[in-house]
Amino acid sequence: MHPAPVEGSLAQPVIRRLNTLRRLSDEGVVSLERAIREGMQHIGTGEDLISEGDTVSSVRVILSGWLCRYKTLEDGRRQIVNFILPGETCDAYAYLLSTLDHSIATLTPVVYAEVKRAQFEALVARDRSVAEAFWCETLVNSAIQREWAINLGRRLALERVAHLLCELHERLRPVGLIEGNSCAFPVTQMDLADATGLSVVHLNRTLQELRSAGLILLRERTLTITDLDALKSTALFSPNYLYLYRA
Amino acid sequence: MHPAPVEGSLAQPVIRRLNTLRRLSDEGVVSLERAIREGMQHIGTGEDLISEGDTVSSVRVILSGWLCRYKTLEDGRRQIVNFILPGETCDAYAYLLSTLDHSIATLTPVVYAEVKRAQFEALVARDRSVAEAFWCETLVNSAIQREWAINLGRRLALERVAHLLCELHERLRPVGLIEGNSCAFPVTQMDLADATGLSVVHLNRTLQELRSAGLILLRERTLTITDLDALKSTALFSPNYLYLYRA
DNA sequence: CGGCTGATTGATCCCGGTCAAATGAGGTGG
DNA sequence: CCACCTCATTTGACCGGGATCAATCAGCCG
Repeated sequence: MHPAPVEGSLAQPVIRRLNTLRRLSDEGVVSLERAIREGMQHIGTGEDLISEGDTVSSVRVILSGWLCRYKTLEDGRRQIVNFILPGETCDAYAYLLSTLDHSIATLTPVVYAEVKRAQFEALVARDRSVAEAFWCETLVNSAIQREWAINLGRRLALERVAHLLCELHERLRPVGLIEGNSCAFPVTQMDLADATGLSVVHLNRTLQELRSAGLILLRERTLTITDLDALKSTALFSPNYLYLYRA
Repeated sequence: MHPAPVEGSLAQPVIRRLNTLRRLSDEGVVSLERAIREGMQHIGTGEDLISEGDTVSSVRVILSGWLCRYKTLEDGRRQIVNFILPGETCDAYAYLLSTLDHSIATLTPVVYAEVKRAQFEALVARDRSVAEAFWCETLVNSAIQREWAINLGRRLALERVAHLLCELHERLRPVGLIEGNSCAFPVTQMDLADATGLSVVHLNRTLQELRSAGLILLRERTLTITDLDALKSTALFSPNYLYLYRA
């Protein structure tokens, strides 16, 4: 499931992700790889990497594993507001606001690199392409967040779930986590329900509808999209907000 | 309604807004004021300031008037994903992604300052406090976007509308647009419906419920919050995500 | 084998959508 | 000044998507 890659390749998803957003300079790649190598950390499933209100004093980039950003209401209702996938950055520049307004939890065991604020600032001061790549990461995150607002506000359950699956598929592809049209999908139906604003029961029925329409296969933590075009069109999916196809 | 302030004070909302997020240096304020004075523009009601897909080559800060960010689905469903209020910045650093993934429309006549990319980059290169203030603006925008996801995904209609009103109230206060507990509120019920993911009909009924519960008055484009505490508690509102109360 | 978590199914209910029409408030031109 | 148009708000009647409640079932682990 999660074979341990050789040390040198661990930074790959991050480099690929940032390179998709902004072409990195060679020196930038080198210093990034060093920072990642020096900051490696592990954390298990179902733990908070950061909790709402915590002070942010470092930047974390995800090398492997899945996480989610979420907030809970006083009465327990939970909304997942985004997923965080390998190669993505949790909180670039978030220290500028001192504290975090939401929590980040792991959905799987996670390997990440923690870069202390001072070290991160030195990194981005030294290489403009790295600084801009991280800013693009932040800006794209905003764009994704906006798209989620549409998803939650204006799409029906079927469209909503289809849209989420399309988005995750697209986000996993540039970091090489799609094989054929399948990918590891370590998300419970409860998580999917909290991400789409649906109840678990209705989410389950919606998945069955997607399955019986021949659009997806989903079992044993593996998602296969059997008809991507059809899935995209039932989702009213348009990938431009992910900014994955730049010159 | 919109008295023309003397020239010198027009930049005030922007300065106050940015100062709330990050203490600006005196020199920063001066150069910011000059850039604003030189880039003044006007635009009427109901127009797109920028449309989805447009190339972004400047930064716009809003001096007066209201706007909204929105996206539409192919079949016409529209979701407003955020409002933009006086003092706020439309698209700081957005040129890093080249194009915009959503549209921004005016809800009133708007006075804004357009700062060309090169000029903006010079501005933020010269003064770190200005650069960071604009980054904070961007990060807070993300935080607001996340809170909207919760609003749309997990709050009931009554809570949802109450929450939006609380948020707008809090955002208008630091720029001095709340008098007593009232403010200009130039938003149609259709706009509110599109912002809360409700139908116009149900939004109307929800407003009536808030009115008859004695929480708000809303007529002739003026909103008065008659019981702010009650409104906040029916909304399950907690303002930390707005980052308005920093040391 | 019992206990736990996650997936699934069935039955029922209700929040909020849809449809349709009426009312009201400007705005405009004759 | 009034007829007329348009756009926003409001109301009523009905419907349906998705929530809720309650079991059942399937793995997995100790």
